[in-house]
Amino acid sequence: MASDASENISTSARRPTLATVASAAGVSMPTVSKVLNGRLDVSAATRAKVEQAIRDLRYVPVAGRARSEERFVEIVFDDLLNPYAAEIINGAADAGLGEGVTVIPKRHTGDTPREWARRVSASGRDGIIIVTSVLTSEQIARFREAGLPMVVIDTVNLPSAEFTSIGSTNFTGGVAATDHLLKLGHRRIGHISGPLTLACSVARRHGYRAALDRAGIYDPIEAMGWFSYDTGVREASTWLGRPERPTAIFAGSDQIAFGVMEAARLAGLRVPEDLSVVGFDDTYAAASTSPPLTTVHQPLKEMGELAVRTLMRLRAGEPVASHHVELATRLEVRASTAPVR
Amino acid sequence: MASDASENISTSARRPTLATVASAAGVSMPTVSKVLNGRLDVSAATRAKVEQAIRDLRYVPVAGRARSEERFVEIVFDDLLNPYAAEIINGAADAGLGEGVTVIPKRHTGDTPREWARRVSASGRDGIIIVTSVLTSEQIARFREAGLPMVVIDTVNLPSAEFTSIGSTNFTGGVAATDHLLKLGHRRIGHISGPLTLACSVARRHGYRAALDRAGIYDPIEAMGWFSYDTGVREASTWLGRPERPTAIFAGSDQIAFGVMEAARLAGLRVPEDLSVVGFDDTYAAASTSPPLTTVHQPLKEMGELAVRTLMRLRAGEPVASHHVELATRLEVRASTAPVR
DNA sequence: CTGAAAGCGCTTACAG
DNA sequence: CTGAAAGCGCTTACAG
Repeated sequence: MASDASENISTSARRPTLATVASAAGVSMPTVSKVLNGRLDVSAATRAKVEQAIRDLRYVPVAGRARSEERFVEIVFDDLLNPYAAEIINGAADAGLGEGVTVIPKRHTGDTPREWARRVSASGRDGIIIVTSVLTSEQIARFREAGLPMVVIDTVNLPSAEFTSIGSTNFTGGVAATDHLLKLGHRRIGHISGPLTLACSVARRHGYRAALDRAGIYDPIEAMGWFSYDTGVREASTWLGRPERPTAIFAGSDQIAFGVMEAARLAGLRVPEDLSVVGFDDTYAAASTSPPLTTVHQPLKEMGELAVRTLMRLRAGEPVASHHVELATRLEVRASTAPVR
Repeated sequence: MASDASENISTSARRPTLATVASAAGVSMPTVSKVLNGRLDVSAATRAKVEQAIRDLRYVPVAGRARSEERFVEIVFDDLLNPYAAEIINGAADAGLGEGVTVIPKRHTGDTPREWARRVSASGRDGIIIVTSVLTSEQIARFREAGLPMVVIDTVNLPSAEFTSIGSTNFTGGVAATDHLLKLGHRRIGHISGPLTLACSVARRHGYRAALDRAGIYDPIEAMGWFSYDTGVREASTWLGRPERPTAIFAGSDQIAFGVMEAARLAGLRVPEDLSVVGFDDTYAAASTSPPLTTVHQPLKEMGELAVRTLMRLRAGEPVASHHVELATRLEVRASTAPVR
């Protein structure tokens, strides 16, 4: 057993190096290096000795080329549990696989702009993707100073020319959702937005208004709140108690739509027989509600993919066609909408 | 402008090194190194020159200590879009922040066991967390050979003494779900399991049976399928068409429970007035259904946290108390259950 | 504050 | 197959 000697070494304060492993295994440093890198010109017996020493010493290579060739991209969310996050991470990780880039999701930790830029840059990241975060112009300047390529995935704000961003077609999505309800014969269609401080809420609301206008309906029924279940329950409940209640509601997000469905249940109304409901997002849960939710699909996975590709292009100094790209939303028709009665 | 000289250099084939940056900025290598590492003993003017050169050359440090101190843990899922994944990643990333470890989520790519072990080990990871994957004993042997610390998060299989794993209390959860329904006065309680090839399904089913037994009910109503919405719709629909239908259903997962709620709607039954429904998992969507779902909470976030901490302990050569730990499930009572009528 | 010199951990030809 | 020698990219004292 080599355990006696190796324990001596492993209990010493310093972490083991290639040299430590080499001497423990009774071979030269180049030989250990070859084993580590999967080279084939090492005999089986030697390889076994080296692997044993690596295990005994718990050796982990530290700054070799093997590691250094790897590229890292950090992708920052305000909230990793947001149902968006999973889909965006999925797309980014997929694209990363193709581009040879390792994607690291992080939650924004509340550093100051300078700390943040310094930390990310000092950790040797090849770029950073920021998701729907409130990005100050100071922060952007800091990343620029640090020479750090950056792409913003923003489904919320208006695009800025200061940085490269990826969004989705909110206005068009609002039109599509409302047109769908109009085509089903609905005339009293309510809309519950998310916060109107967010450009995406404004765009969706104006999509709704544009569709109504074209149909000759000039009295929109509008409410507003957070992108939350509770907002949907509260605002829809107000409407559903009235005699002239809407026969359909277009919600500014899936979470709001789920709340609207609950308000219908509490009011003793059935979806879609008594009330049609449309959401916005098409996150994982939308297909599994009862009834399954008709909603505007946001291509979150594709946005994650595009962000990684664009970032690698920026990093390589290649030009990007536009500082902002919007991917198309698409209406996903399920069972929560039906012809008006 | 330094652009002329720097362009010459940046268009050369080799990536820039510290030396390139130093000569472009007209300073020594140690000075560039100091700037890179955020040292304070550099004048503002010099720092600016160096930062400019770094930007011009798109210099990225490659194998310095700054990077090499960072520890990486890979966390592997069969499917990153699984609603589990977001919660586990969240917990792992949190614990990583505390332990100074960077967590990298990956989808299992279908490498052979040897390729997989070699790739992960060659990329200098400090350990690997595997989530509910089908882990062959060969794979375990490969990781062990590579000296790679490993922890398995497994809510599905029986624990093995061959490796360190983290699970949750499935049997107890099944008992709690069923007891809750019994306390509400239900006697005809159906149970729809996931695949009985998975130990977790068996444990939940036996929890259900144990609770019924204790209540003196010896004719369980049981069905089985995938952990899917469609399974819930299909199996519940069969039961709900019968005169002696169950008044409550305990589903083996939230997805199945969502399907059960849909089956109730299709049969013209109300939840919870005509049918109580309990799920298992308590993933993000469970609180947002209509009505909100009573379900057995699995501590997925905590499992992710514990996995990272345990992994770092293994890596440091510290002993772990047990090769398997189960975290407690807990019944989350919402509005999908009510007293029997 | 700045940089010449020594050093660290690892890899790459290449001779045997 | 194996390893002495040279080299790479970066950092760390430390003298000025």
